[in-house]
Amino acid sequence: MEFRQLACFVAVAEELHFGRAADRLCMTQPPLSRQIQLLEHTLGVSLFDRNSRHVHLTAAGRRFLQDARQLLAHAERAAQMARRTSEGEAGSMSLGFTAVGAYRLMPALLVRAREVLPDVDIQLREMVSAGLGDLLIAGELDTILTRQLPRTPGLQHHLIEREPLVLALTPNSPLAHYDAVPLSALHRQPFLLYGPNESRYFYERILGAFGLADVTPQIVQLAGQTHTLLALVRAGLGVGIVPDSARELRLEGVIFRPLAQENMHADIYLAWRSQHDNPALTAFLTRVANVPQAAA
Amino acid sequence: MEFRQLACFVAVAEELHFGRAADRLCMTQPPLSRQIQLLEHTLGVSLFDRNSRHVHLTAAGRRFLQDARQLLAHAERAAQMARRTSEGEAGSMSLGFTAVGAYRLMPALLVRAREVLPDVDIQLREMVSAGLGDLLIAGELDTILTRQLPRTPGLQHHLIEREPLVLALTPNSPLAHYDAVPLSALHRQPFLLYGPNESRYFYERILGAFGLADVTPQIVQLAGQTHTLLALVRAGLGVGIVPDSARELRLEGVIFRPLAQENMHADIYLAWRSQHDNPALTAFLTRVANVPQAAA
DNA sequence: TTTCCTTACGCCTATCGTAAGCATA
DNA sequence: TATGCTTACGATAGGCGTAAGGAAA
Repeated sequence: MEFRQLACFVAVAEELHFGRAADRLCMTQPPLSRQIQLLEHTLGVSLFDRNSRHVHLTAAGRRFLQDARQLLAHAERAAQMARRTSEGEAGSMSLGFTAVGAYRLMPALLVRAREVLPDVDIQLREMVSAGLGDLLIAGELDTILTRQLPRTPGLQHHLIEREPLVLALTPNSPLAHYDAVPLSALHRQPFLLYGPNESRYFYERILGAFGLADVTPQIVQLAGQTHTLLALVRAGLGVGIVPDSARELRLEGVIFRPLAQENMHADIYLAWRSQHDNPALTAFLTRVANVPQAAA
Repeated sequence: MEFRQLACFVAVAEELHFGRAADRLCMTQPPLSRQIQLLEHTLGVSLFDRNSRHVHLTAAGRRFLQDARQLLAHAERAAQMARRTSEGEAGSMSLGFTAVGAYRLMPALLVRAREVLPDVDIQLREMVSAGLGDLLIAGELDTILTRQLPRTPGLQHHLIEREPLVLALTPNSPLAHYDAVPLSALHRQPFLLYGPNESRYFYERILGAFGLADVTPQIVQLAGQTHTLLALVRAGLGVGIVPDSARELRLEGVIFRPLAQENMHADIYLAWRSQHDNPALTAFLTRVANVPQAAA
């Protein structure tokens, strides 16, 4: 069975006239008759009752007409879908992110992807920072949103958001009177810090800033994740430095103040394998994440 | 795009090795490579990333593999369905019947058809006797269950059921004492008869029998359909002669007695056009209705 | 006699297989 | 150096078009 024969069959079935069908197919009647005969032979079935005066479909022909049309349409769709997939217009990709990235950045990317690449299916996967890098390197994720870039060759990254670090505190804290809090105001104050295992980036970033400023807060507790840390702030154990997106948690009893210090910010990167082979990812990088030169 | 190319593509995609795929397809590597290239060219897309060492699918190739498999499977199913349709194993047919035929015969036929021809869809249509014949002749019904054969050339029929005629009466009727009621017992008795328009067959059949037996009942009312007639019997207006299948109506307050008369029966025929072109009908006639020689 | 599907026949394109080319580990 | 995909080339098979055949109104 050949697609050509299906097209011939559909034309004859619609015209119910070999001559007109041949015209439509831009060929002469004899080879058209022959194609129909060949198709009937391979099927082992008569598709038309015909003589030199009348042509009409048999029951098998009526049934096969439906399938022939579907097959031709499906073939056309399949070809188009292959083309669109190769251009990244359709397909699927996976995006890993951490809890923090989830609040503002990931939803924004997703909304934009839906708009720009509606036929690209994005599988989301949330997990802790360390796991993200491993899955990316192993090829189980196409791209990740992370603060902590894996130190592995073969990865590319793009700074996608730089958000300020802010001080989280309770409304009745004396520090609440500052418009912008200087780090020095935290010297020997009860302070809540991210843990070095679960959130190494913030741990190092914040301790580094204190070191440069020669300020030593009184670290009363380590917390793995932002929502844990804010809960402890609200409980009155101390203040903490968190990324601005922590506001999205909308935790009552916790307020935020900018830091007076310059360069107090947290970065979020989009990272992917240089040698990925997913056109949907390329399209996502260039057209959704606005990465320049996101070639594989 | 050709089915051959789809088969080649699926083989290579499954083996990820041109040599083994060629073996599976019973051909040599070079023409297989060429077919894949042709397919890629018509699609305008690379389906494999390959060099002399490794072969693996591109994103477009993975996507197209699904479609290729579906297309091949659909083509196979379509061919098989065409064959089965031509043999009457699959397809559809329409069956017309009257209210009377509905109680016992039609359900029995339908149950048997489900068993013997599960993939034949039977469209049921219930209407009055006269309309059935017209629709059959017009080709809008494939076959009908009828007592009254249309007197039209080009139809074939088969006696499918011969049911006895029985007397319908109330339990307190004096005639209830008979095991089998002789027609003579109905002489000058109040009698309910089918109407000549709606039920000509019974009208003529019953009056004919009375004529032969030289019995003249007192006809108190004409009734078009069996359930109407039985309702009048229950109301005490008289007795009536109905086909045995009227028992299926299970009307309380009405009982039935056989008639002593020989040859008191009503026939039901299956009728169809001699020159129909529906293999499903042929299969139904021969394998469900047990019609001998039911050729078109 | 006309219409129109089918058969017959020659030409041409396309596929296959064999043989050689060439890149990679 | 061996494996394995690709290119080159000649033989064959299949499709198309022209021309003739044949059945139905």
